[in-house]
Parts: sequence; structure tokens; C-alpha cells
Amino acid sequence: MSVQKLIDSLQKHIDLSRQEQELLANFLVFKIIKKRQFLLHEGQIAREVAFVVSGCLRSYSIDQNGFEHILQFAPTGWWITDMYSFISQQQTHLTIDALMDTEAYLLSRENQLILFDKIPKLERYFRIVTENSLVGSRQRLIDNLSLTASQRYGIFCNTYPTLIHDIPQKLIAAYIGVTPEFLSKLKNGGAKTKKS
Amino acid sequence: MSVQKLIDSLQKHIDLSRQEQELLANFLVFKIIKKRQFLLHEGQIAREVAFVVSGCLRSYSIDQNGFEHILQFAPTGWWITDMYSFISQQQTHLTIDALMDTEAYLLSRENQLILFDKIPKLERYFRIVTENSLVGSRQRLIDNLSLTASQRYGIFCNTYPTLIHDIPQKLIAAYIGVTPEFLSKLKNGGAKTKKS
DNA sequence: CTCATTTCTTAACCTGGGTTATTGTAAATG
DNA sequence: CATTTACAATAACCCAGGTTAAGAAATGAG
Repeated sequence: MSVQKLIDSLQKHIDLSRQEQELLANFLVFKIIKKRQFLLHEGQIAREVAFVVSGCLRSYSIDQNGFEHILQFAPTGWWITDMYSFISQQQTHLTIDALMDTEAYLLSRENQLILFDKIPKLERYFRIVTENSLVGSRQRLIDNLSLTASQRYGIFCNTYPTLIHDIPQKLIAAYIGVTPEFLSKLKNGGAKTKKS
Repeated sequence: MSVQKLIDSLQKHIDLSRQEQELLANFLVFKIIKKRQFLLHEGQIAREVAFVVSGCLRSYSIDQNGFEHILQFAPTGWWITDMYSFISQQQTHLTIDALMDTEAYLLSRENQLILFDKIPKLERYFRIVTENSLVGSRQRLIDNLSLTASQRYGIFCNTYPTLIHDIPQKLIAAYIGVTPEFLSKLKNGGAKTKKS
């Protein structure tokens, strides 16, 4: 059963009995999101958080000029949602879709809060996961403020080594915060010949 | 007692009995950080998270070229630490200092984890606070990727209305991600006269 | 296998914001 | 209350990265 991947992730931080695992499993919904299908669309409410078992999801926002800015990639083993909409149950400004056929478990906010009362260890797990997400988000902010596009590209390659060859380059550009044209220039023509 | 401000913040999300409040209070350390004094210095370990009762702290990183990039301001009622160092107990790359004389309560990670076991509601409180911080951090990322410096300045003014007049303009620049010179240009000469 | 669509590259030109430097002004400090 | 020291304004010049456009290469649907 593929729910095992989720249990494995939990067991890295907390210790669940078999009954607790089963209780949790009853609150999860398994879903297949095919390539280019949406899990969440601007204007909807993020009722669930998703745990990716296989494939890859992404969350992104679209600015006034129609440009996409990718907030997060979620390959196997990652959680993804729009945290703003998920905790406030207000309309989201983000979109989540699948970069390839993806299997995921969905947990609704409603069920999550019920589980927090029934299994306090689960609240601990999500507290830890959220702490880690915050660290990642803050680090990315620093990187965007301090580094050049080229350095950010290097970091991307280290952070998501599996993705580099599996997704279109324009998505990498939308993540590191440059245009596809400029990323192309970086990778190829990149060598700023400073002549004497 | 100024610890009441912290209790008030807790009561917005959870309900603590008097004994629980007292237990918590025993784990807190009150500290005054005078203007320009450091609470955390690059290379140290963030053993505590701070709750600001009065005054204002800030966290920032310094890049290879010596430029400061401000991650967070913490006026009254805000928590601040380097989450990376706090949860991993590894050396921090951030610095936290006081923009004015500041009173704060410090809670060590060690004590925090003890309290999470003794008072699960506290773990809930910090889970919620961390969720909210993540929302803020992600939003700021989007803003940095999608908006112009001028728009980000506008958002800053809305987010920290009290701070605008109390802190030097160069700190606002270091927060929104531009040079002080450019922010000055924005505010004054700003009006890009597009003539016919 | 073919035609259509999406993605990638290249190149000339443009601009938001950076750099450097100078001068003026406020605010700590003695 | 004078004098360092930090902050803000302005201006001339510069550059990383954006824009526009157009052809080449890859992907994909029938």
C-alpha cells in the first residue's frame, strides 16, 4: 500500500501505534492527478493539504502581467497546499497543478484538526513539518535578496537534483525568478567575455 | 507584570489555566536588549526564541558584499528567532539586534520542548504561530518575485505602519530589497515623467 | 509519420535599479 | 553646544536581467 510512504515520513519524527496509523488512514483520501490537471485553482478554497506519493505537483501565483511565479515544487514525500487558504479557509490566490501524473493523499483541514485532538503526536508532526517549511521559505527569501540569478540556478540544481531533467526549463526560470530567455542565456552564452 | 502581554497572545489561540500560565512563566527569562545590542550573532546558536513586549528587534543576514538583508521586524507582540538554528541547534547565519530599547521574554528550545510535553496546548499555539509565519514568508516571496520596488514599499507601509516613522529609511530599503539611494529616488524624484 | 504545439535558443535593444560620489542634515556623544 | 558619526538626497553613469522577435528543436496528438 502506498500509504506506507506517508507513514514512513511520519515515523521519522513521531511514533504511531498501529491503531493510530489506521485511524489516520481513514481520514486520508487517495487521489490521482494527471499531468496538467489542477488540484487547486485561483478563487477556490484550499480545503486539503496533499502528500505526494509519486509524481510531482507545483504551486504558483500569476501576477498582473500574467507571469507565473512558482512557490514550491512537491516531488515524492513532500506536502503541498496554499497555507494561507488552508488555515483561513479564504479564497486562494495560488494554483496547484501536476507536472506529471501524480499520486497523492489528501487530508482536509477539518479532518486535520480533528486528528490533532485525537492524536496529539500528529500535531507535533505537522508542527515540525511547518517549522521546516518556514526555514526553507526564509532561506529562499534570503537567496532572492542576496544572490545573482546564476547562483540561484546552482542552488536549484542542488535542491531538486531529480527535477532538473524531468521538467521544462521555463519552470525552473519561473522558480528562480528570471525569464526563460535569461536562463537560457545563463546556461549557454553565459561567459561574459571581459576583454582587455 | 509585562508577562501578561505574552499570555494575552496565547489566549487568542488557546486556553490556559492559571497553573499552566505559571508553569510557563517559570520557563521564561525576561531580558532587556538596549538599542544596537545583539540578541544573536552570526556563528552563535539560537538557543532561544524571543517574544517582544516593547521596543523592536530585527533579524537580518549579511551577504558576501557586506549588504544587510532584513528578514523580519519584531515589534510588540511578535516572536523572533532564527528558526533554522533554533530547531537544528546549528550555527546561525543571521544576526538579531534591537532597533530601540526592547523588553522581551526568552524561551529556550530545550524548555519549549519540555513544555510541549507538559502542556500540549502550547504545542498547538506554536503550531499556529508557525503556520502564520509561513504564510507571511511565502507571501513576501511572491511579492518579491512579482512586484516593483515601489509596490513593495507600499506594502511595507501597510504592514508596519508604526515602524515607518520610527526607524531609519535605510532599514526599510534593506527589507524591501533595494538600496537606500533607490528608495530615496522612489519617494522623491519618483515620478517618471513620460512626456508626449 | 505528419502537422501542430510547446519549448529552447539567439540576438539586438531597453530599463529598473545599482554604483559611486558629493553635499546637506540630523542625532548621538563628549 | 561642538563635533563626530550616521542618515538622506541628488545626480551621472552603469549593468543584470527584461523585452521583443523570429527561427530551431523537441514533444505530442491523431
